[in-house]
Amino acid sequence: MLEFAILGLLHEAPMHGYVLRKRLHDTLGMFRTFSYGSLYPTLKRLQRAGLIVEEPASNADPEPSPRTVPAAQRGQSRTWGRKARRVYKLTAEGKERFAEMLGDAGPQTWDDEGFGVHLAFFSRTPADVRMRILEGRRRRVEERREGLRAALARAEEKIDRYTRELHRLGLESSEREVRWLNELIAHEQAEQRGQS
Amino acid sequence: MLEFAILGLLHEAPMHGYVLRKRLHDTLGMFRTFSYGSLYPTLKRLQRAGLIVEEPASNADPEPSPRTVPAAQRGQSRTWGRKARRVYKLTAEGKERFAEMLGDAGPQTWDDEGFGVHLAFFSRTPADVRMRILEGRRRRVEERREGLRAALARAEEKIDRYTRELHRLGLESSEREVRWLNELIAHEQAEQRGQS
DNA sequence: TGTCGAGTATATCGCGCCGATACATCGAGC
DNA sequence: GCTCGATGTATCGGCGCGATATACTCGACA
Repeated sequence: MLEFAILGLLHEAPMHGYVLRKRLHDTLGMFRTFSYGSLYPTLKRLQRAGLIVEEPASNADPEPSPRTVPAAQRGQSRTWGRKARRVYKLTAEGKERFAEMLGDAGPQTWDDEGFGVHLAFFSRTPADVRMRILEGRRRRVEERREGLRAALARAEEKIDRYTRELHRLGLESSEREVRWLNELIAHEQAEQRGQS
Repeated sequence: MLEFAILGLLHEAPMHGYVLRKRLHDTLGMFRTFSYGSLYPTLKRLQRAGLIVEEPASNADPEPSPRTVPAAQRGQSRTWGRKARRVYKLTAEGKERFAEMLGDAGPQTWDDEGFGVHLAFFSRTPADVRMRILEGRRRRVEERREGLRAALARAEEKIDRYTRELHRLGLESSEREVRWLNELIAHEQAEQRGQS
């Protein structure tokens, strides 16, 4: 999942870990937040796999405060102030890999961890795959909803008050999400009719 | 988290992994589901730590289909049909440990993974701790809500349609959870006033 | 009669991700 | 002059997951 997100974001522009994490944070809308403890190791893994490469220095960085560039004190480690940034960019293999992943509509794209991430890259996802993901997610949430309905129905009196409250919140939120999904699906269908 | 849940459930009665997982599944109301891949290793860990012990055989199991008990074909492995069950029960240390954990109200009790589990054992949680957890959770969800509000407010036009939808769903669900938490908190306060 | 699938039951492996922690620098406010 | 918060990268231990293997029972359907 993190791999997918990183590849997707690097598609826009080369970035270093810190910014990547920021962008992750606000595009994913708190549906999922990745920590540095996974980000940096993953970046290394992707580099080893040849999906991304570290950009060579690139002085003339307009980003940081435009003064005080104490001139690199070490060979190629581009530390112009702060600690050495590692800016990564996609390779051809990386782009290819992301394209492959965009075509996937398996179970991992429906569940809580994966769905939000995939939705964040939906405008680059093929329309038919979008549909399959949306429908898979709906099926999943409907199952959850039915499970909770059943739990609330049976032994209405018996269960612990707090557990019942938990179930209630879960049920409401499943119902809400199903409605939300239905709207999205309807919109997709309308768009497809419009384009055919 | 799994450790906490296991200890809590074993408080009711000795159980083996399979049942434990079932109980986990429906008391947690799909807020969190643990897989066997974590359950069995955790059980072993808890056993090594001396928090639980394996119950010795206990023939006269009334549970399984009451016929065809082919008489143990191996020393002490109680396989009376199905595969050998391992029934675990709490030790004194295990009970103590669970009591300690019930007193905790740290960050892990507020976040998505932990909150549901702790709520499931709320009736055994001291009232003041309950309050601190509920308030911590509220603070957490409010932050999330504000973050999403801000994201939706700025650049209303600029952001990707799907990302915006994601934010909208997240915002709605945070708002609803805050309301839900407020009700729970109000109820707690009323109860405390009633008992003082 | 046969077998086939679903439910019961335990176990292991690799690996993704997290929280804690460490280290290092810069700019702003006090 | 000092500390605090943001910027920035990195590692470690450990939790939990999905996939997979193994093995037995029972009812269904052919």
